[in-house]
Amino acid sequence: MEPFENLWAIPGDLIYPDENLEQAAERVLFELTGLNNIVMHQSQTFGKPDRHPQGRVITISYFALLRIEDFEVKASSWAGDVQWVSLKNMPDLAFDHNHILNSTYEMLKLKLQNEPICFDMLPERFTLNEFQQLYEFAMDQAFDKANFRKKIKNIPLIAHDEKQQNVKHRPAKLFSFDKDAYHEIIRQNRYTFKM
Amino acid sequence: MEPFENLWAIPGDLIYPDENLEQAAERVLFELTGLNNIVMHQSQTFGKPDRHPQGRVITISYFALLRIEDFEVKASSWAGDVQWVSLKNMPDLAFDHNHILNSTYEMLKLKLQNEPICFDMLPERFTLNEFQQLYEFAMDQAFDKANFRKKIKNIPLIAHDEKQQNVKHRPAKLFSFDKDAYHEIIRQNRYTFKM
DNA sequence: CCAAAAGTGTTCGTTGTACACCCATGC
DNA sequence: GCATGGGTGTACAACGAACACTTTTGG
Repeated sequence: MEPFENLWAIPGDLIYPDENLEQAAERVLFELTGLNNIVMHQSQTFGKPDRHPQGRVITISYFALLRIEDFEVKASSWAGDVQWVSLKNMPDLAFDHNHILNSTYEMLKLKLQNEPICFDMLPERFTLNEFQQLYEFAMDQAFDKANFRKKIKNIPLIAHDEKQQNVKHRPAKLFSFDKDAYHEIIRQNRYTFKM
Repeated sequence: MEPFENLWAIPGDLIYPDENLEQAAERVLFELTGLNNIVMHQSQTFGKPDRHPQGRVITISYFALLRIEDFEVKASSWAGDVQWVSLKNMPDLAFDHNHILNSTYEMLKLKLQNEPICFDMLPERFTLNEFQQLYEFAMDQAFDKANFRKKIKNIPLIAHDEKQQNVKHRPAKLFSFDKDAYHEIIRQNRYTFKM
C-alpha cells in the first residue's frame, strides 16, 4: 500500500468480532506465516489517528519468544513473503512499525527482568548456557558464566540426568523450568528474581 | 446498566475517530470527573468478546499518579458520582473492572521498579519522606529511612535551599526531580536504578 | 525540658564481579 | 595430546538490612 509498497511490515490484520485479543494475535500470525502454537505476550497499543493511510487503525502489539530453528515459516493468505530479521539490523518498515518494534523490545526487556517469560523461548529441556545466551540477547550484554549461574538460583529449575548429545565437548546437563514451583512462589508472593 | 446497575466502575468511554489514545484517556477522565492536566500511562488492553453485555468493547486501560489533595473531582457528563477509593479496600466493580484494576496495579509496580514515573505523583518540590511514602504505598512495603536514601542516590535530584514550612518538627529539605539529567542518563543508557 | 521527624554513621551479612581453575568429551 | 565448552571455587568490592545516634524545629 502506498507509500509503503516495497517495505517489510510486522504481521497484522483485523480482529474478528467474536474472538479475544490473544486468539486474534495467534490466528493472524498463523494465517500469514504458518507459525502455530506460539505463546503471545501483549505489549502496547498504538492509536495515532494518522498512523495508517487508509483511515483509523488501532494496533495492539504482541511479541513471542521462540527458537527459530524449531519452526518453519511460510508466507500465506495475503502475505507476499516472510523472513526472520535480526533486531539489530532492522530495515525501514511500513507504517509506524519501527516504532512499534522498538517499544515492544523495551517491554520485552522490562518483563524479562521481573518474570521468566523467557521459558517460552527455550525448548522444554535446555542447557544453562542456552539459558544464558537468551538473556544475553535480550538484555544485549554479556554475563560471566559462573556469576550467571549463581544469579538464577532463585528460578525454580528441574535438573535432569539426561545430557546433551552429539557435541564435541563435554556434554551439558539438561534442565527444565519448574512451572508448578514457580506458580506456587508467585502465589505466596515470595518471588524475588531480578536480572 | 444491567447486571451492573449499582456498582462503581472505572471512568471510561468511547474514543473519537480523530484523537489519539492518550488524548482520549485524558478527555474521558476530564469529562466524567473534572480531573485536568493529568499525565496518563498506558497499561494493558482488554478485549474478551463477552466482557460487555451490550456487545464487543475493547478497553485500553491507563493509570495516573497524583496527589488527591491537589485535585478536586466532580461528577459530570453521564457520571452519577465520583469517589476516591483505596486500592486496598476495593468493592466489587462493574464489568471486568476489578480485573483491569489489578492488572494495572501490577503494571504500575513493574514500571515503578525501573523508571521514576512516580515523579508525576509528587508536587514539583517534595521532601525525601514524601518520596519514600510514595514507594511504600506503591510497593506495599515499608522501607528503612536511611537505607531508602542510600538506594535513591542513582536518581538525579536537585536539592533546594528551601525547607518545609509550618511543621512542628525539624523542617525537611525540599528536592525536585532533575528531568534533564534523567533524560541524559537514559540517552546514554547509563540508567541503573532498580527498586 | 519533651515530642517529633530530619538526617547520618556503623556494623554485619548477602550479593555481585572478576578471575582462576579443573572436568569431560571428540578428534 | 589438544581444543572446546561444561562446571565450580575464591577473594574482594559493593550493596542491603538493622539499628543507633545526633540535629532541628515547635510547644
